[in-house]
Amino acid sequence: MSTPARKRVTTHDVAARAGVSQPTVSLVLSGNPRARVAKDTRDRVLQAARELGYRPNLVARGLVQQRSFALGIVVPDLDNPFFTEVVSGAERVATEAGYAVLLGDAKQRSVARHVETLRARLVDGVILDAAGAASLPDELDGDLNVVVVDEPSGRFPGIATDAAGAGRLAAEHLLGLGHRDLAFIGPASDSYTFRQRERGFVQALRATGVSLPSDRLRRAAATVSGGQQAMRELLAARARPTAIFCANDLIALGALKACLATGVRVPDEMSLVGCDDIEMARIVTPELTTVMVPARGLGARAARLLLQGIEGGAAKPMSSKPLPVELVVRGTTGRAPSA
Amino acid sequence: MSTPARKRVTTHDVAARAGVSQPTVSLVLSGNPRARVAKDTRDRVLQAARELGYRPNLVARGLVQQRSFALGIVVPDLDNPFFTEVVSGAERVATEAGYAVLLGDAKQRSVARHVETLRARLVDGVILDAAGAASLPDELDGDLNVVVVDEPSGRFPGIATDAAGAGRLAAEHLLGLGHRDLAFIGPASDSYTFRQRERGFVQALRATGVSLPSDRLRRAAATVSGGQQAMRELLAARARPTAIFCANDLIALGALKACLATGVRVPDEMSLVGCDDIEMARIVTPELTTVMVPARGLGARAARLLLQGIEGGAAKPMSSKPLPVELVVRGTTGRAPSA
DNA sequence: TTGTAAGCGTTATCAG
DNA sequence: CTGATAACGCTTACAA
Repeated sequence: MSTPARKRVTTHDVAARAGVSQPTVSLVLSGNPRARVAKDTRDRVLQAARELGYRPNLVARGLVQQRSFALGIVVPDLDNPFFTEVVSGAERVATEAGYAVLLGDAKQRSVARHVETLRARLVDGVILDAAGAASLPDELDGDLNVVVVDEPSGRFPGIATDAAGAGRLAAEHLLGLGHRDLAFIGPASDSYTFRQRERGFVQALRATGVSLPSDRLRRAAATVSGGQQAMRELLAARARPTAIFCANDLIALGALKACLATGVRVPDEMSLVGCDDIEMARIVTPELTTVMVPARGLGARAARLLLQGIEGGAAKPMSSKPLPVELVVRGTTGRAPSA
Repeated sequence: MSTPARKRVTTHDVAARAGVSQPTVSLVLSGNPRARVAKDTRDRVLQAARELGYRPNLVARGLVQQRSFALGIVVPDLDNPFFTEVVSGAERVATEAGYAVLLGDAKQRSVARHVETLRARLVDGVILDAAGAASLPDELDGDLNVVVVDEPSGRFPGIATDAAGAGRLAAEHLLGLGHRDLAFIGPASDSYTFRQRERGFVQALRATGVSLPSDRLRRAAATVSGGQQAMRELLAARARPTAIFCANDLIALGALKACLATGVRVPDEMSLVGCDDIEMARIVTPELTTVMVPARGLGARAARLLLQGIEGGAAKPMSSKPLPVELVVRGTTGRAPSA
């Protein structure tokens, strides 16, 4: 019997009840700070709104303001835990700031198409990975707020990580443990991040006079099975390395799996270092030594950067300097076998 | 110099260019099948639209149609891989159907608040977990399209899994391997799914005349560390079980970790069965024996159910019968020690 | 300080 | 078959 209002209540309804005009209601309710409204009327409006259970219609607001108070985030692969962490971080700051998050996975539909529908929905900005950003037509360069995660981009502001530093940390750690027979497993992708991780690793080795023969540089998909496969090849070779840096944790976990399957003792016979520090790194036994890349922080920072570009108005957001990475020593690395 | 149109082109612009009225443009471009438009004018409109690079404004459409062609999905915890898989599945079918996905994590903001802003955005429907759905005020029962994942709900249609069956499968598997000293680790939560998994397990045991003493029923948070902790307690007891069913994979992975850390050989001394079959189950060594729950399928089915409720119009969507689960035998289970 | 008028870009309802 | 005309619910000038 107490069916209050089957139809949505609008600012008109509130206005009628409060005995004021509809725009006045809007003025009060939109929280506009510079809304100079008499305290008396404001109170009447607020009370009427409460009584009627008024809920603003963000779509209507979006139409007039030409924005939706929503951020889009399109990731290359939702199944990659690294990206789900990025999403998680971005979601947090977005919702805290009162923005909604529109999620897209580029596995099904191209980034460009995702971005197109996001624009049709008047999102205020979009978070993309570098490859996704690169695939965008340049028409919308000025038109759309874009922030790129994990790699610097000339076109858009972004928030990256110290990828070369990650490689360097891994190298220094392994060298410090006495390893000289080293290897690297990583994708052949043109991804800046992976390339830099590799380069940082190789250069740090070289700086110490340790070289990486080409057969110690294995190409593999950045997945568990990729790492597994590459590790098997490495183990089959006549001379095995004693330590390996993997371009990301998934690869390293695959490598670890291959070792354990073959009876190669980790870390006694083989040391393994991953990169990213996804949750899984702490679940395997032994726990994976890795270079922590703050994925959630990346997502959070990206969202903040975007919001700043949106709300800051004037000052265009700048790519801040790369987020620092950090070596996390766990159970897959140990001293080099005394041979 | 070829800056085409700094301002968004609207149906008006297209109309002007095509020499027709604006509503005619809408008629043509909205793809309305029952739009009876002369082929000639239709072509003119389409061409004008193409030339101007017209992009529909979904927000404007949303305002007039009182819907946004978007689905909301609010999960209790984006960091739980089970839910990210659900999200992934839902995202796929939603975008395939031309719907956007608004993502919310209930860790920061309550489900009710998430749903409130989703409604303000005129989402066409919302996917929730059972606990989230239960927390909703009943005012909007008729008002909002809700689908519940993973647990049946009296209030809303949903798509569940055969949770009791999962427990039964685990029990039968372990009994078949000759185990009689069994244990269960699971949360004390009032979650229907967890309760049913436990119940299915216990009842299947009882049916075979095997009982589960109360000290073999450990309560633990449904996380890795929860499982780890519970396993440690179980190992510390005077008489150890020979096999354990864990309410989900995270717990099982924690249990496995505790075993490996203590030098308890899996599966020789201890058999472990998880539930869900998240990716991580295949990454650890030995690989986790588990009961596969189609998380991605759950998300996909939920989205389809929602779309059906939205577009079907007439026929209210029904909760279909629980999705079947499946035992996946891997490396953490083996024959009971001959004692 | 508040009300009036206009308009955001669509779709929907009608005449013609 | 097509063109006016009117919403949709809100924000933003501008007047009063």
